[in-house]
Amino acid sequence: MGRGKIEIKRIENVNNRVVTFSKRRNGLVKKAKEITVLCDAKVALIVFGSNGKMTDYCCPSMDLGAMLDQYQKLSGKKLWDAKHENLSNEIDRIKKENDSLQLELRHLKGEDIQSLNLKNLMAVEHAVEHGLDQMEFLMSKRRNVSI
Amino acid sequence: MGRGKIEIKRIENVNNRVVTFSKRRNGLVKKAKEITVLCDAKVALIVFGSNGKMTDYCCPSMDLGAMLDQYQKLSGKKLWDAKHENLSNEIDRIKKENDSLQLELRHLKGEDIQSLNLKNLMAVEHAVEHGLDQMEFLMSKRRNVSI
DNA sequence: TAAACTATCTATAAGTG
DNA sequence: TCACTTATAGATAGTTT
Repeated sequence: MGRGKIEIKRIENVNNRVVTFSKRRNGLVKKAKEITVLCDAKVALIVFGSNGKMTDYCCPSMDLGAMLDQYQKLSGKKLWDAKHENLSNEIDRIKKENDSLQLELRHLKGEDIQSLNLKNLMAVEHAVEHGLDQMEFLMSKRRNVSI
Repeated sequence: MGRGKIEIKRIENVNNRVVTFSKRRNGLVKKAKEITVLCDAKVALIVFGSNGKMTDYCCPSMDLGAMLDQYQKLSGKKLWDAKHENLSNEIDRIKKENDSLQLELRHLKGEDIQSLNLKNLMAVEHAVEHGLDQMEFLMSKRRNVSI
């Protein structure tokens, strides 16, 4: 679209490439805005130039986050859902660990022990008795020091 | 660009709007591809028509996820980072709860009790003694049943 | 309903200051 | 390097099949 036809392949001359990028990027954003208005479309556009600079456009009727949520739903592709899933799984894992710690704690305090069989009950009892010994020992040691 | 000039405002005739959408969407994607090749640019484009259908284009050199990571870095806008932060915070919270449960558990077992002051030590001892009573009671009850 | 056509408009490649 | 110009390629609005 200009004084001469060009092939669609990388423009080797850096200057031309940068100039063309700037022009075409503006054109692209303009087109994106136009289709948004003309056709009631939702458009999100992100462009990075080889200089690293970014340009973006998002239709006013929907923010980029919402667009991407929709994108994930319609395309089935995961963007952040995968990352979220990992974190959620970790939360589940820790919560379970937490629950089992809480239960063990209750057992040591003599709560909810009806569900324990004899073997487990004796193990808990043993742990507690051992703990008690440690406490008695520590307290007697402290008494001796303070005398 | 056509038989007549048009104003850039919503096309009221549904049929024209849909046809124009289809044409311009194709044009937009074509332009996106062209600038990608010509200028070494990275482009991501998502378009939703009013019919709900989606079209997307992403340059071959970078996937959409990477583009969006970069977008977040350069723009400072949060897309999923905010959600991640919430989940991460919850993980931290649960982990701390977990740690304190673990510590309490060790205390009840007579471990790490040097750090306890007398008051806390006695509280732990009391809890354990009470627990032990419960266990003894349960075991004697079970013995009576089995006789 | 949709695909092709084509006259016209728009974008832009190359040129200029 | 920039902004501006201009000739031309490309996009597309309205029409036809």
